[in-house]
Amino acid sequence: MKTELLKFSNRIQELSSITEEEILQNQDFFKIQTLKKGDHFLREGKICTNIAFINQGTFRIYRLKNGEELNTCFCMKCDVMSSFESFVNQTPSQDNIQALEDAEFITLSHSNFIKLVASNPSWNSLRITLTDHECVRLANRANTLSSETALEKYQNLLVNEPEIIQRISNYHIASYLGITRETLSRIRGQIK
Amino acid sequence: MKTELLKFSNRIQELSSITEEEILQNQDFFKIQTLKKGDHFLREGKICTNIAFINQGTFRIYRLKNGEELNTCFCMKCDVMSSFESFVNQTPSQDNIQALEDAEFITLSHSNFIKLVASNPSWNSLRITLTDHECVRLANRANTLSSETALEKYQNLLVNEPEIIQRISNYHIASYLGITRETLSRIRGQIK
DNA sequence: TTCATTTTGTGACTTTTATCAATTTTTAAA
DNA sequence: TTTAAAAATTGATAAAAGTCACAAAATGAA
Repeated sequence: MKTELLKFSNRIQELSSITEEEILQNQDFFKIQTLKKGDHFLREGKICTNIAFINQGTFRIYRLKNGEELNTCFCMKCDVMSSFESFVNQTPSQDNIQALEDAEFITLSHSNFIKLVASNPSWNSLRITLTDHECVRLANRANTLSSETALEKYQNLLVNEPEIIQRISNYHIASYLGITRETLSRIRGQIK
Repeated sequence: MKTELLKFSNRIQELSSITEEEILQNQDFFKIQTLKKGDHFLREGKICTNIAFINQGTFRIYRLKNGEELNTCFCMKCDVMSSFESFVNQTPSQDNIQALEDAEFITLSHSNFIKLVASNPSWNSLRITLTDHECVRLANRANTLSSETALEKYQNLLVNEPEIIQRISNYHIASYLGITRETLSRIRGQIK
């Protein structure tokens, strides 16, 4: 348990001024969890009661539209993962979150998260930093989706999120880019 | 000055537990400003040093891509407006912000904003609420842009942001939806 | 009101991307 | 290693949206 906690505390320390000691002091708040490839961390309609700090593995966040799965985000090693709106407001989520590889992560419940944020300025500032990052990520995503061609979107992904290209199948990348798998395949052929 | 401050304090009170007294106590932090239609609140390359609380008027936030103006957001009466990333990180902005009508708004500088957030839990919670709202707005925008047809995007705008349809010209709405003006015009014809 | 500017609308045509239907390649489980 | 399932590729065709050119309508300043 301690090694896993310390692993994730490295990441926390990059994002905030929270110390290893502060994490170990609140050890009971954190749970280490694992999921097998294909398992779900969250299903739509459920409230996202936990936020996860990923030690190992990748996830996709997707929602259904007309029976089709649309990927909206990929989360991997070192990312902090939740269904944002559902976690923050504790309302039912429209997101599904599924492990694409066997995964290990630390969870923190919403109520314990609130306690830490309220009692500890470092956790308050982490809470703010995480949300700021999410805003910037989403603004970039919206700009990409609103104005770029399929080719541009893929080329930008290559430059800006190469880990996604490396670890995620094109099958899942296509819907993340808002294009079909066939179009993505043709674009990839055209690039080489 | 006082009436304008109280006008904007109504909105602040909807979003947070900040009281009228707290605002009047920090009166020196706030400035009332006006802009004429067509004037810019922010130009790209500049740091967004102020956040604005809009009492009157509408604005568009846009960026240039290949010489073309792309609208990313419209702000109106009661909205809290900034170039998010630039304001938060005090880095040069890619956004331009222009008044589409004569406007009146209250500004708060970044340094004073930081002071208020650090010294007052209500301002801290307002800061968090504003950012949470921005995340939700951007997530919706990204989902719309990634998966909807031009018709669906316009119909959703009608339902979800009717104030935009009412107050903003189709000229500016088109690029906000990531479609051409001609396509928007044809869609509108087809709906009636 | 008049006149110039901006915005909206329309038609003809082009380009991009989606769709449908195979087929091949890759992956992973038995 | 074999084999079934999943993912990627390819071609033919259709649909959606973009582009270009111009006309009509609306707006706003003189």
